[in-house]
Amino acid sequence: MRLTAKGEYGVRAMTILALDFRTGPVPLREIAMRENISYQFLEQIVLPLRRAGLINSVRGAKGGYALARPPEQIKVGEIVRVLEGPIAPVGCVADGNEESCARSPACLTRGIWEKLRDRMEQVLDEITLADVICVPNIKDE
Amino acid sequence: MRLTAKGEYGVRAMTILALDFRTGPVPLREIAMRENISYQFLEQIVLPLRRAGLINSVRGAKGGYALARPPEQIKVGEIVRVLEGPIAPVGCVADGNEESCARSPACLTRGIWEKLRDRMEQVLDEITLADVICVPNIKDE
DNA sequence: GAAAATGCCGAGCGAATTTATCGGGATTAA
DNA sequence: TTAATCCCGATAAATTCGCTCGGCATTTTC
Repeated sequence: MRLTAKGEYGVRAMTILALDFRTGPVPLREIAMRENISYQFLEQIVLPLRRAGLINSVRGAKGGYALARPPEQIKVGEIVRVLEGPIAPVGCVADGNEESCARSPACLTRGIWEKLRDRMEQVLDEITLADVICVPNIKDE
Repeated sequence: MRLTAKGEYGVRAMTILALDFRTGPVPLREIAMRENISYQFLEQIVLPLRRAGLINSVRGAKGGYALARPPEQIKVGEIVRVLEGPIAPVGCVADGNEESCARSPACLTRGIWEKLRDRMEQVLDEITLADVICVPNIKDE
């Protein structure tokens, strides 16, 4: 039930971009330094985020990356979905449910995973990058 | 953010044992057939469940496995923890937090993962095997 | 116009993890 | 005694993960 490093690093990188949202594009090298992440690995993470329209890039010297929308309008769930695929504890209840199993009509356990999936999505979609950089202690409930 | 097959199969196997709770021990071969799971793989799954005290075994002919406690007293969360380790989206907020990172005091993202972890545990610990076999349509909220 | 700083991107790769399979032993009912 | 079952360590195949490499494209700076 773990995120991969890709998802974790991605959220951390996006948090940096949220912090520096007003100060122009941030070069990847700098994010890698500040978050202690391999630069080349970070390249791979940032690519799908850009393609998904969550960030914009500026090429050339003085270039870098910046959030495509203000931090209040980017949910953590969006970032995670781009980097990890649909949020779901088992494949058969994933969003684009290609692999819906033949068992599903009679499957007693399906309900568990649907419920868990819904709660996971709920949490990740109610937290925006603004929440992450703003209120460090959002205590549960 | 997926369970491994081990966790998924384990919950399914335990569901079978819950259904047959009153009819004596169920042999592994039968569970494997009914759930279409590799018998030898299932052996590996059932071993830790027994060691954790969730099920009991009866050896020899007419033997098999049975829940160690009635279905109402076994939470899905317990099964998942035995087979998948602590329920947590990232290692640094896992229960036995060996790998607490040096970043943690200043870590802006930690709150996200703690909140997500708590919700995940909440869901899985509020569903018992009795719920799973009894009310097929527990609709969320 | 050259050089430096950046982003863009496909390919590959070693290690770990996952998902089994194998081969045998121990125990018990029929 | 035989068949059914659990017990269990070892290993193998497949997949995923977490990078690394190498090179090209674009833009600013000197």
